[in-house]
Amino acid sequence: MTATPATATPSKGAATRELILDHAYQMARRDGLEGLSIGALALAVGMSKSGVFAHFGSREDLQLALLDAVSTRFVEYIKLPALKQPRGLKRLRAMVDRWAQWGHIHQHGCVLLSAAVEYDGRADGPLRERVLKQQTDWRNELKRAITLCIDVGDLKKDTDADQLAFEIYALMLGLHHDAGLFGYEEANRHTTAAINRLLTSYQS
Amino acid sequence: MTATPATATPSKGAATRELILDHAYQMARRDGLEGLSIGALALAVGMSKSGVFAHFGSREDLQLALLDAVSTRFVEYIKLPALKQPRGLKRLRAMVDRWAQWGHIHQHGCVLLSAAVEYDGRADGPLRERVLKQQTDWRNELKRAITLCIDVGDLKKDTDADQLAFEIYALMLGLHHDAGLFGYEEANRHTTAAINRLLTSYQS
DNA sequence: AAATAATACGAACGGTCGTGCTATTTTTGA
DNA sequence: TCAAAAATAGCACGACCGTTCGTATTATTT
Repeated sequence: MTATPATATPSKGAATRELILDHAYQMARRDGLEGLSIGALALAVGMSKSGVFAHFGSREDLQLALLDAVSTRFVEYIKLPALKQPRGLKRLRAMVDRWAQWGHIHQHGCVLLSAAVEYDGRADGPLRERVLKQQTDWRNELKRAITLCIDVGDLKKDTDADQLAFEIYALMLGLHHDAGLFGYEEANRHTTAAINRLLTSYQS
Repeated sequence: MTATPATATPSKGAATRELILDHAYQMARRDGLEGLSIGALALAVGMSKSGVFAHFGSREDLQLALLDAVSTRFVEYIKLPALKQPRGLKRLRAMVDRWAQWGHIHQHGCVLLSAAVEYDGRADGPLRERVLKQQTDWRNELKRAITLCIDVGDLKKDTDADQLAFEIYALMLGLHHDAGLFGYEEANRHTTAAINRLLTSYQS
């Protein structure tokens, strides 16, 4: 789940740690980070509760590790293909397209969005802080892609990157919401239409 | 929490039931519907666990009751003022304005949105069904207000009510998301700007 | 092959969970 | 005022929670 140096042979421990995180990801998609329990996770992985526990030291550290692992995957899933596109609108659209796919491929909810909702109103703590950082970082990625569009001349000079990033993000939230409740097909149609209208309106 | 006939004196039981639901609402705002526990709730209300339990018969029924109570409040909070506006754009804007306030007044998360995320990827069950119904109903309310705009002539004849309803809803999700993580002020600025641009673009 | 470290297990702890039961208290209607 | 009814408390249960600890097993290094 996390990226490991390809040079060194991953130790046994690191391998099972990834295995555990893989199963944890499956579970957290359905029950959220707060619904993740070590006992159920151990059962799914096929090892003892204490064995799983020993890999992380605490439930909270397990949740943080999972959060990081998913975030890394998420960013790579979207950024790598996007970077192959020329900077500007093409790249931004690639990002949005992959982003829209992410929730679909990893059907039944995105852990990162669930986490954002789970901790957005919570008291300060390591988990909320981590979520906040991830969301901030990702928003900045989005803004950077938008700024490039402006620099390249694909979007109007007076485009408000913050505002556009917010709107794109909101549409992704809408996609996730509707896909989870009403079905992906219609949700994706609406989202695509909205994105098109949005980008066109900012086009130079 | 729920509306009670003002004529009949509410029985003691009904009164404490509301009291319980009030406290349950406060708790669910922070921990979600799945984080709601009868023990903690009883402690907050100041009565015994079994005393609280007896009012609902099961945890699930408590969750359903809370869901209904919040939904009723939500719809009333928004619809009643909106209905005082003339049908058309004024009414639609009133709805959106109040909607944006809802998450702010009831700071730290909206139970209905949390529930939507909690159950959008879950297996079928009474809770998911209830959430689905509520979300469907509310979306229809929104569509109806949009359709009235078209009929009255405030919006273009070829306006896609489904599409516009989706986009407005998405912006409200964005508002909730950003307000919870980054602060209400900026989130509301972005939302208002987006709504204005959106409605203007559909205006006839 | 021996020594050492890493890894996993099993049992147990104190708590909390939701949920039944049975009393006891409180409210209600005649 | 008194009995019926409703509401609440008390207690116990089995299950699961995260966590700790000692021990056995397996990898890795010397």
